[in-house]
Amino acid sequence: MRVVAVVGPTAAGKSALGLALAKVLGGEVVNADSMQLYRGMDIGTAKLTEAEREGVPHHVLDIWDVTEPASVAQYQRAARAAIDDIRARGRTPLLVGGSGLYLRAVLERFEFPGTDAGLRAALETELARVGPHPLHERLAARDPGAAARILPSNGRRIVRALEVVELTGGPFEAALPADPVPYYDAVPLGVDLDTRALDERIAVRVARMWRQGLVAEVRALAGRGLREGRTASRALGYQQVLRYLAGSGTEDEAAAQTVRVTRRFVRRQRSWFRRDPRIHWLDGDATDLVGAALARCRTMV
RNA sequence: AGGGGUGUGGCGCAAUUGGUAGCGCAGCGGUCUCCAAAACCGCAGGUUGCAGGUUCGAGUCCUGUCGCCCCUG
Repeated sequence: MRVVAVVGPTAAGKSALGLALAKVLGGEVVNADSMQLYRGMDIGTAKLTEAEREGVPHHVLDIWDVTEPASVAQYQRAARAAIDDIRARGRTPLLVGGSGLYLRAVLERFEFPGTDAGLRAALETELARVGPHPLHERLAARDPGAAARILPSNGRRIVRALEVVELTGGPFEAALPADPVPYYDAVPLGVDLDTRALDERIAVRVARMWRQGLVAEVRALAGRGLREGRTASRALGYQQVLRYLAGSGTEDEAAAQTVRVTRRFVRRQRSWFRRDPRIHWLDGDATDLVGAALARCRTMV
């Protein structure tokens, strides 16, 4: 069974298509959305409810507490385990989500060199104290290749590269490969809409999130440590509501901000997917979207 | 009606004693091997309300005019 991947920007209709395909193909969904990995982050991540899943099993959802920092490596293991299990049972895995790095980590041969909490903390403390440039110079001395690829202003990536260099003793070779080596035999389907329509859909979706109680959800999660969660606290919508709850700005401003940052996020998602020529793009507004997707799945077989 | 203030890119604002008009937000594009809904980088956009005048040179000074704001009556 090939893996069918449903990718694309937020709000284009990936979840619905993934669900529909799962029903027709006799498949199960594996999540590829970095924020749906968090327990309790439901409304703001547009996670399908139990009822909305219509009996189709969904995997790799709700695996982290909001206080835990995200780990792509951990996600990679969980997603691959789920996919392997689905295939072993003779069913079709549908990898659905919009997190570019996460998708590639599963579908391609990606090996993450590991991490060390103590070392990482030390480097981050140093970054906060001296800024990115001195660290970049150090990286240049130890691993010129990596330093050349990472801008001197990007503290976060410099820290990661230094961590890997110190941990492995070797260079920070890991980089997005020019010719990706597939890990699974996959059918990558992209769903998108024209920008105008998608922007409108985002506004509608954010308004709905507010009606459904996003503010209450965030408040509850704040009580469980959301503010301290490195990754979760930055999720679109959550970040804005947290700021509002902290007394900065009005609720309406938080909602408007959420719409804006989500639109901006869409642009970045597209820049990630756009350069992958293997993705077969489908119009999310097409009347027979599912049919078109199925046709593509069949021609690929 | 009189007095005062203000008018700068879509929005909010800056521009030493007059000297090539900048910034934030929004917009557009890009990078990407464990914080990735993150982090970082780049681009575009203004004949400074309008018309005159002074000056080598005016967003900055003067006159007029239009719009908006405040105060007084």
